Amino acid sequence: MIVAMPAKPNESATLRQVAKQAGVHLSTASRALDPERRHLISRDIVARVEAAARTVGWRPNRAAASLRRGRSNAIGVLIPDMANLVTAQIMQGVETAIVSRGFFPLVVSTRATPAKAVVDRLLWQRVEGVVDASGDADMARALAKAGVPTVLTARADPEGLFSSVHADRECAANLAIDHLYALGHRAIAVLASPQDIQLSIDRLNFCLAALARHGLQPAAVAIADASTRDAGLRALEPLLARRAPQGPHHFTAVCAANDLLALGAYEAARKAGLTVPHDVSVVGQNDMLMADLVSPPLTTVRLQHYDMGRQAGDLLIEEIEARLSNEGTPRPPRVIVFRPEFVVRESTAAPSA
Amino acid sequence: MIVAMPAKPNESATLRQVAKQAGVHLSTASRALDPERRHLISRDIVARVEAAARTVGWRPNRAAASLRRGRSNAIGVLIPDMANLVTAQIMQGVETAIVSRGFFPLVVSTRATPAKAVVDRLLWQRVEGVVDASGDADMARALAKAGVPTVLTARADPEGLFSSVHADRECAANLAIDHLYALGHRAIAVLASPQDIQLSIDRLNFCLAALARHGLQPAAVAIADASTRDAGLRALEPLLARRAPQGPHHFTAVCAANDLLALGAYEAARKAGLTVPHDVSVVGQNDMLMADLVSPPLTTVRLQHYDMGRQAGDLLIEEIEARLSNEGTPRPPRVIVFRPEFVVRESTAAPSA
DNA sequence: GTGAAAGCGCTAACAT
DNA sequence: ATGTTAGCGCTTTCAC
Repeated sequence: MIVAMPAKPNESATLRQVAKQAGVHLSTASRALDPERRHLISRDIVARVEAAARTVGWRPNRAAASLRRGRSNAIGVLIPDMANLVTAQIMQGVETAIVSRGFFPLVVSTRATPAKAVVDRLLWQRVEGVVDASGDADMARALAKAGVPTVLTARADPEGLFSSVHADRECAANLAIDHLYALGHRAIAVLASPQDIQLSIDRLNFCLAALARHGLQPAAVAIADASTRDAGLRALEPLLARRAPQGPHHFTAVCAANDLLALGAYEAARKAGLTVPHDVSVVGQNDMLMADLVSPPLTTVRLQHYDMGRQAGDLLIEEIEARLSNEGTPRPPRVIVFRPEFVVRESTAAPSA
Repeated sequence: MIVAMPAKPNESATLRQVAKQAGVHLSTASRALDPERRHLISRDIVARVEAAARTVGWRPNRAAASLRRGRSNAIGVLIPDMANLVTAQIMQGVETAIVSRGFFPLVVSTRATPAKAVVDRLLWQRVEGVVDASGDADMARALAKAGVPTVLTARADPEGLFSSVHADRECAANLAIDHLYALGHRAIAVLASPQDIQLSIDRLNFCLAALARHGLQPAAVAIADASTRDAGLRALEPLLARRAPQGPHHFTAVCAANDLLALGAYEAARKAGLTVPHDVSVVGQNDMLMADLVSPPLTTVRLQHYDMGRQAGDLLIEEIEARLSNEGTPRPPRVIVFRPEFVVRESTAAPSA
């Protein structure tokens, strides 16, 4: 029995060779090998073609198929950087959603690259859609201008042009503040993230609103210049310094805009000789990876980043497919809102004095 | 003046349209637009073509170029999962290295997918090479069988077929043990990661060897069943339970195979009513993201994951290019070893009793 | 320095 | 149920 082996194991055989080996026409081979069109071909020919494909070592060639069908099957996934604990989860959710539907993620980190360059790269790759978790408003604008189907998630709010999936920010703020209030805290400091993206602005405003619902003013508001532990530390330190008991700036709890800032609050407290939660309670937001591993384990608002990523992926693919069928009619953007959960751990307690 | 606008902003113009607009031949336009061959074309024609490209809204089509040139410019990057703090850094390093050289990363998470399926996906994408940080030996084998240029990094050791970049594991172990020894510890427990990958086996053995150099036996060896905090906790708990002072299993320090396990040791200590580092010192390995943010900040061996990723990317591209020039002669795999640093934080101290 | 022509590997009308 | 044919958009000889 003669078995044809691929010349170079590296360079895959073409459909033409498969067809020759199987003794059928090129296009018959193409159909037999495509699960979507296999049914058009008789059982035994399919088997023959499959065997032939195996012996010559055939692998489909994406570039050729993409070119011919005008579809890349690529989805751009935009994240600020690869080493971000919250977008990592989103990314993973998106991957899960799209891979099962035959698409694949093209992950691009945006922090170090101007929006225009990122979008150019995506267009050159002919991505069929984008999940944007970059939080960058420029990016959203550039994407809109390019006309790529896009779903924003978790970190940015467009001008209403795109679908988006995000957490209920008002609810998140209420969860945190209500928890502190219920514990008996009345003097609460707010540690906000840089007010350069909508997410951060919303978090601060809803936090203030939640305080107001209880008839409270914030004991202090600090705005960090980055979402890092150090920035949180720097922002909170001066406030802690002038925290004279019963003074106007005294506070017994800190409501931080995200978990990294909350860790900054830990550090600031430690430096001021205070312990968490005995002297000061701290609540974060995100429930990022590791939030349960710090000490004390962080009480925080859990946002379902993985699920939001999945949902964003699903929604995006729906939109891509909708576009392919009803060409003319652009469908209105959809907004999906996730309800956050509250996770009580050990960084909060009743005020001590 | 007449300006041609793209029909659909979405579907990019083709070179043919650019050529028509510029009044030159298709192939002239192709040359004028390619930085590598621009010099073959006269100054003014280049300008004219570029202007035309801009007005018709032309974008190169990767699929077409790939098909024609037989090169995808894609590099597969294999990681166990997206939400892994150490491979995130490697991934970022790889991205930096390859994007500047005209390649782009195709990140695939391997934990949930059998090796064969992953490799199939990479071959169907016609990746030109792979950086494998999956740590999966099956993966390395499948890659070898497929004949894809591959560089292994940080997490796996092949049968010597591939180039690899990794940390000096012996040095890493010595750093950790020597530090504990210098502090005065003589009763040291070893908390190992699951012995299913070479990395873990090496870490354990070098750790034992380092102890032996000081004439020491480990006070105890615990092997966790995963590299997570919980697994570390579970593995260490029974040891801590029978840690009678002066008993045969007494120990004053734990040398953990990685930072997550070290956090498990924290938790085990806490549960046993011991404090770190007063009652028991803990040293980790990796210096993962957040290792400085836990409490107490973790003393650990820093591995340059970002730099290793960069190096792996560089090396891979070198190999790809070498293959393209000297077709026949396969070049021997190279091994690049990074020297770890030791980072002293607050989880280690002299033994108290 | 520029044009002509031939395909890369595949899919999808349109035959039969 | 299978074969024919015509490209997808680009790069690259080879001519001139």
